[in-house]
Amino acid sequence: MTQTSPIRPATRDAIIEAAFRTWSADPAASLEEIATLAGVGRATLHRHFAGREDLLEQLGLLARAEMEERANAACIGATSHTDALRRIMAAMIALGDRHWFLARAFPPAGTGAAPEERRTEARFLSVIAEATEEGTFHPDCPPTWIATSFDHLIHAAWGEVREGRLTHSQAAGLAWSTLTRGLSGGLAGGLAGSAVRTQGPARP
Amino acid sequence: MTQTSPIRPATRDAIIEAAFRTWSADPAASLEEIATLAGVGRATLHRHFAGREDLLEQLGLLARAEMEERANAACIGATSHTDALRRIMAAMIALGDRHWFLARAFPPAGTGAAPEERRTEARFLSVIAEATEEGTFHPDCPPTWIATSFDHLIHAAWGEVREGRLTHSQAAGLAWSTLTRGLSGGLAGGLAGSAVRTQGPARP
DNA sequence: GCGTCATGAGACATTGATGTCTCATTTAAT
DNA sequence: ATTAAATGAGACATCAATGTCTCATGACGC
Repeated sequence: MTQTSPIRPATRDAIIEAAFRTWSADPAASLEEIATLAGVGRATLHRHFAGREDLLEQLGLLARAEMEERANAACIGATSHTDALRRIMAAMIALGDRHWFLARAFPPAGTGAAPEERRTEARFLSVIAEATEEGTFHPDCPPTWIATSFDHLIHAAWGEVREGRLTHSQAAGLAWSTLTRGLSGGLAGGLAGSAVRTQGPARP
Repeated sequence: MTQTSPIRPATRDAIIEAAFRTWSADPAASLEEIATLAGVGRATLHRHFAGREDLLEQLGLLARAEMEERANAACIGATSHTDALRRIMAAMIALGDRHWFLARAFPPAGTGAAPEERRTEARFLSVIAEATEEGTFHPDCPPTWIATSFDHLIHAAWGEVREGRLTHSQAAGLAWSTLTRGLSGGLAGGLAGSAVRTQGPARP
């Protein structure tokens, strides 16, 4: 296990950033590649982290902690649950590499998620339920679909920012409006018991 | 390179399916794992494919070919470009593992995409442009955002089907309505030159 | 049943990635 | 300037995954 007091914080941070960046693009990248990108020797990487598994694990912990902290900070001053969700989305887009790392590079968690993760998920779903009460999402829309769309639109937005096609605020705005407008209407597709086939919404 | 006439098609197909399934879940999975899931020996896998790289390459070709074929088949009978997009989306959700494999497990394509891929992308963007003319998407919405959202909502829908939370038609309906309703309105977030902050749409 | 081909199991060789360690140099604090 | 700690480079060991091959068995078509 990594020692609790980092040897040289700047070096350790460089490794962590390089690892997030490299592994979110290519989960199979070697430690050599990460060390190179961090501007350190591979032996140094091994001094800071007990090995590949340890680095992965630390990144997982850090990603979750950082995302939680940022989400909580984003909620400060929120005027409604809906506002909170909007702020969380923007905060998560800024942490897109962490988000993507967890989705793409982190070892599959297996069937038993950690209790902490389950708690976070439950809290998130309850915020969604509250936002639905506020009128943001249609009552027929499955909360799990809202949550899943939320996550995937964060990824989409982050990708646009990373590719330089959108600024962060543009991407955040688009992701948010896609989510809220997309999920505020009634449902097509048989979920409400009728298979009404829509041609697409009329232009406003 | 793999010989052009497969030795025993059923064996080869089993390997391919197992590879799509395994690699879309864990891109680092070993050939031994894939062979086991396919119910064949690893030596057999090597007889059908020249190696890991070859299997990856073949999967990439197959995924693209299959998706192209299904997309084209889905467009038959479409009554508008919008209808074509809706049908394509449903078809791609059914091929979610292929789609996800290309996004997640396939080696990064590097800077130079294949000409065929660029052609497909251009065609897709032109269908989006036509659907915008038909009133499906707001004219201010960047086509690249439409395309990106489209892709990510396919992933989202496929995930829900795979987890057993939604049926295919439910997921397809939700993904489609999320996309079209989400992208038909005017934009918030500074893209239209004003930073109007919306609280969220009123309940219909 | 027979013959041919495909296959599984196992053995072995190779390789890239990882882990471990030493030593000279660099860095940072006093 | 001095000292202690951190580091880079390089060497070496280990190992899982991959690639290659042989042989006995199984599958399939006639």
